[in-house]
Amino acid sequence: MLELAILGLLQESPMHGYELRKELTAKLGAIRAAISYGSLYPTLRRLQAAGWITEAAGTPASAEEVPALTSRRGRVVYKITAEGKERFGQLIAQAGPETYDDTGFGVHFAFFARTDQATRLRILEGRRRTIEERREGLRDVLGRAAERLDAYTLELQRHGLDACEREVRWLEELIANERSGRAPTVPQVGTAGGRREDNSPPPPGTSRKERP
Amino acid sequence: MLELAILGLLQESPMHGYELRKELTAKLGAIRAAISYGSLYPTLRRLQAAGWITEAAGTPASAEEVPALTSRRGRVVYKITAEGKERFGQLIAQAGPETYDDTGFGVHFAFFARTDQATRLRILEGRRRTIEERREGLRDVLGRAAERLDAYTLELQRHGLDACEREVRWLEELIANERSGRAPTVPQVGTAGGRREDNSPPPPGTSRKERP
DNA sequence: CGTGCGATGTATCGGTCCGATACATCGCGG
DNA sequence: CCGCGATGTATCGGACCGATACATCGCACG
Repeated sequence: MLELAILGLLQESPMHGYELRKELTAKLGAIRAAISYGSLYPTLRRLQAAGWITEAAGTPASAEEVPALTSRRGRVVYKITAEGKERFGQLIAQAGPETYDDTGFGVHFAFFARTDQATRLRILEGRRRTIEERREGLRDVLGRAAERLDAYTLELQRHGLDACEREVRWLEELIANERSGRAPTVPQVGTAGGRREDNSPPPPGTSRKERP
Repeated sequence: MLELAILGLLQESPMHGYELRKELTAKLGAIRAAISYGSLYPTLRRLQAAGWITEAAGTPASAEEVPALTSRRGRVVYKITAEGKERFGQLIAQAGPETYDDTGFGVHFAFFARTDQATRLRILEGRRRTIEERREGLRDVLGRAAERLDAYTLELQRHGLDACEREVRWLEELIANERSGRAPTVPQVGTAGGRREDNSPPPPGTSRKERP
C-alpha cells in the first residue's frame, strides 16, 4: 500500500522522505493517521533496489539559488523512473480483495484521478460489497447475539453499523456519478510538472481544459 | 491490543483458539475485520509463556457427554489465570495515546463493562481529543490545500471529515451519559460463570440485579 | 456404501508497518 | 551564545496479517 502511495506521489514531483511523509499525511489524512518513518524509509530503499525510483541529485522544487550552504549532505531526493511509472500503472489497475479493505480502498481512491473509469467502478463496487458484508455481520450480531453482549459492546456495534450504512450510501452516490461519466464534483488533475506520457487516462467530465 | 482482547474474553469463559477467534470477531466486528490466526496463535503462546493463561484439560463448555471419540487430540482449551486477571486489570485501567487510535479505542470500549467509570471517562475524552485533532487536520487540508488536490482526494477528505464530526457527536453523548452515571442504554455484564473475585467493578446503573 | 467437500481446528512463515529511539543540522529568539 | 523547535535521515524490535499446510469430522449426494 505504501509502495503505491509513494509511487503515486512521486509521479507528481520528486521529493525527499520528510516531504513525502507530509504529502502522504495530507493526501491520506482521512484514512490513516501518519505514515511512520519506520515504514517509509525501508520502503524507499526497497523501491530504489527494485528500480522503481532513483535518487535525484537536484533539490526538490526550485531552490538553485541556495546552492551549497556548508556541505549539502542529507536530504535525499527521490524521483520515479519509467519502470516505476509502469509499476504504478499495474498496481493502480488491479482490484483484488486487499483493494477493498479500509486502508487499501482509501489509497486506491486517493489516486482515482489516475485510474481509468472501468477500474474505478470495479473498485467502488467491490468496496460496496465488502461493506455490505460487514454490515450484515453487524446486523446478525445485533439481532441474534444481542443478549450475550453488554450494553457498551452493543453500542459499539450500533455505531459501526451506522458507519457502514452511511458508507454504502456514499458509495452508491459515487457509483451513480461514475456511471453517468462524471467525477464526484469538479474534477481536475493538476499534475505539477505537466509531462503526461504513458498510461493513466485523464479523468472524465471537465478534464483537459485547465483554466478555460 | 490482541493481548487485552484475549484476556478479556477468556475472563468470561475458557475457550480454544477457533472459538476465541469467532468471539473476537463478534465482539470487535465493528472495529477490525477478523483476527488472523497468524497473530492469534503466537499471541496465545506468548500469553501462556508469561503465565497469564494456561491450558485447561476439560472441553470448553458442557460436553462431557462426548468423552473420547477416537483420540481427542487437537482442541487446546485455554483459561485465564489469577495473574492474567491482574494483568487484564492493569491493561484495562491505563489510558495512553495508543488507547485513542481507532483499534485501541475500539478494543478498550468493547470492554467498558469491565472498566471503572473514571477510566471510561478519561478514555472517551482522550478519544474525542484525538478525533478533534484529526478533524482539524482535515479541515485545514480542505481549506488551505484544496486547489492542490484533485476532486477524488477532496471527496475522500470530505467523507472523512463527516465521519469525524459524527464520531465527535457520538462521543459527546457517551460522555454526557457517563457523567450522569448511566451506561449507554441498558447495561448488563452477563459474565457466564459467575465467579467475580478481584478487580473490575460492576457497571453503573442497573447493574447487579440480573433478571429482576 | 463411499467419497468428497465444507466446517472445525492448530500451526508456521515471510512480509508490512508501527513506535521508540538516536542523531545531526538549521534558523531564530532570548 | 545557547537552547529549542523544525527539518531531516535512519534503525530495531515487535505486532499483526495473508498465504499456506495439514488433520479431523459430519453429512449430503451419487
